[in-house]
Amino acid sequence: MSLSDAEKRLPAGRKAELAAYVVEVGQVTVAKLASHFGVSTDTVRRDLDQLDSEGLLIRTHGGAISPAAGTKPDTELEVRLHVQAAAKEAIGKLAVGLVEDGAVIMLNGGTTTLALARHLPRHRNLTIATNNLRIPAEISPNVFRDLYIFGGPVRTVSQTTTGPISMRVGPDAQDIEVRADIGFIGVGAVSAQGGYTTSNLGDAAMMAAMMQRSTRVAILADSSKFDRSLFARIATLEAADYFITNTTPPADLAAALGAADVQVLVAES
Amino acid sequence: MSLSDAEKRLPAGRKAELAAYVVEVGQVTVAKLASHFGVSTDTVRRDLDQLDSEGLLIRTHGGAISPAAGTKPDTELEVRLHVQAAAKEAIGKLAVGLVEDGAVIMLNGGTTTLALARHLPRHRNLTIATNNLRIPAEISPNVFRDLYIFGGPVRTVSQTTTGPISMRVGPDAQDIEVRADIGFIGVGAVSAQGGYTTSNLGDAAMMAAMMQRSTRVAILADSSKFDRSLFARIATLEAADYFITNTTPPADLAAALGAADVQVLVAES
DNA sequence: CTGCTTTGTGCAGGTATCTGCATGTTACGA
DNA sequence: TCGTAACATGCAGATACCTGCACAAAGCAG
Repeated sequence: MSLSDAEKRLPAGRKAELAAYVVEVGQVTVAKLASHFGVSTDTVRRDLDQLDSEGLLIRTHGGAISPAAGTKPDTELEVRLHVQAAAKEAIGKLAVGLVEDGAVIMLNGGTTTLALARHLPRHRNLTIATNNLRIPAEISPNVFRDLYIFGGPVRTVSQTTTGPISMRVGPDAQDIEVRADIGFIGVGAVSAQGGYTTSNLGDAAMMAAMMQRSTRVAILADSSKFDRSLFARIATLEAADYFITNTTPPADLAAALGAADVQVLVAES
Repeated sequence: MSLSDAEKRLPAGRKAELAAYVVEVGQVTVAKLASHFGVSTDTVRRDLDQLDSEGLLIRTHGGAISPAAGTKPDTELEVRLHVQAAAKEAIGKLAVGLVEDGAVIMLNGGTTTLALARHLPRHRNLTIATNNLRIPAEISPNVFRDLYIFGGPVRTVSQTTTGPISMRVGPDAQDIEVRADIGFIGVGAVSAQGGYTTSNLGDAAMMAAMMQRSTRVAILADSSKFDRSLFARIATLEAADYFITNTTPPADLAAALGAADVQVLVAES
């Protein structure tokens, strides 16, 4: 499988392929790379040193390993759990006050709604429906009577599904429309003109469907989401009943929310 | 399941895998690690000392334990991940050999199939469908082209859904029947008379549906599942094409599997 | 076109690391 | 208390590494 010796390769091109090869197989020896690319072990060593300094791989004795090797699946989601963590905690704590025992609630994906789910342990007999794949692992079984996941294609980075909102209860049952008493929607951005937006079209469709099927809608957004607009519009400001955040919104946004008859709840940090 | 002697391994790569292995199984002996990785006990000791100084595991007399031991409020699932962990690892490793790049695979819930998913990093362009809510968090995004979760009611203890097997791709789309090249089914028990059984009716229905929709079916069962019968029958022995386990089944079961034209694959421990 | 510089490559030497074995010491269990 | 197993240390062979140097090819100035 070694490359044709007649075919002359540029050093830079070889290095790029070399890096890709390492990432592909995870770990590889210098000798293997040397025979594979038809160069001496010394050249491979120098290439690896350079690629290591560029962070494209990790140099080790005997060869190199992929930078992803060994690192736990510390997903992008895990990282996002830690940004604005205090704000999300406060928002979640305030939001659970809207939930009564026995209620039916919908939660979309995202770290803010995950924080909300963690604040539910005092509740009982809830019926919960969500597209957030992390919630079943985080929530206590004592809290709910039933927990439903909306199936469909998975977005890995957010650990959510993007499928339609419907449920079938048996192998041959037909679709059943579902409704909730209250829907909690963590959005990507909020602005007076743009309304509620997020960066992914599938997520936006899921959120909009949840909002349509909820008697009351609470938007969750920390202060970093203010006065920004992202790719996909979920709904205009009027679609929500509550707007839960951690700091008082800027004047223009607050005025627009007030005009849209949205009740703004500010969580004290 | 000693590693292939032909495959040269890097010290750093071995150490990374070693640390992952310790975390996986919770506790392990030096001798076990030595035979598992095909190096001397001295080398294992040195690796463990180094990993201990890096805080990746805790060195003990005779072996090492996971640093996470005792720190987590172990869910029932987390506990089950550690029982027969080595056996499940071996089974998973053997099972992935049946999967080709680009294949469509179905995985049911359970810790054995989760172990299988962890052994997939070398594969590419897979299409994966599962009711196991843990898989999206555990699997590398590089492995698959598409990943689907079957929606429905959640069983908290197993972190699975029990919904029907179908997919809808748009808000108003109709159900789409899905099929897989191969289905991997981790069962609760196997016996010559009872066939494949499990303890939960919903799970059994899900498994049976997956088996019907898979061109080939592989049953995964460690030795603790032999010659037992549980509440709900999934299928008779004939329904499977492969039976993957960690020890040779007892004579009566082996005979029954042979008579049912099931190929038995035993993973070396 | 010629000559120079720069870059890449391979080779040779000495040095460092990895690994397994041997030896003596320590810790655990009966 | 004793015996076994695990540990620590030292050593030697093998492998991989680093440094310096020589040579070839490409690029550039004149």
